[in-house]
Amino acid sequence: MDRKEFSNKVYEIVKAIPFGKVATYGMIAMLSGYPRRSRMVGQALHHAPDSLNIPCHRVVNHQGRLTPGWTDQKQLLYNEGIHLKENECVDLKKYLWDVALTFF
DNA sequence: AGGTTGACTCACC
DNA sequence: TGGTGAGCCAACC
Repeated sequence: MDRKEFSNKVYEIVKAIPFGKVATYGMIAMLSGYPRRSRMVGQALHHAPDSLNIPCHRVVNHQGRLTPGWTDQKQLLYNEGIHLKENECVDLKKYLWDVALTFF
């Protein structure tokens, strides 16, 4: 049952995202040990229970695009000081989670 | 069992 | 970090 472990790791990693930073699905997938499973990260987060308090609003795609159909995420990111461009994209240059820095 | 879909990513414009 | 097309992997009919 690697699916359960995969989602478990995904949750751990997402919860490890620092305040005011964002991470990409591919990054999380790579850290969880499954580089090609970026889509599954999204699936796992979509199925993620709220009881885990997962900051899924800090997770965006590699373009800095927010989750489709979830308008509240924009507000949540604003609450963390993350400013979105008019095209609804996050400045990854500024807010992308530097994993090496965190694990340093 | 096989085609479709998606909270994705990369290569290339 | 503009837009498009192909590749990927698991979930869902």
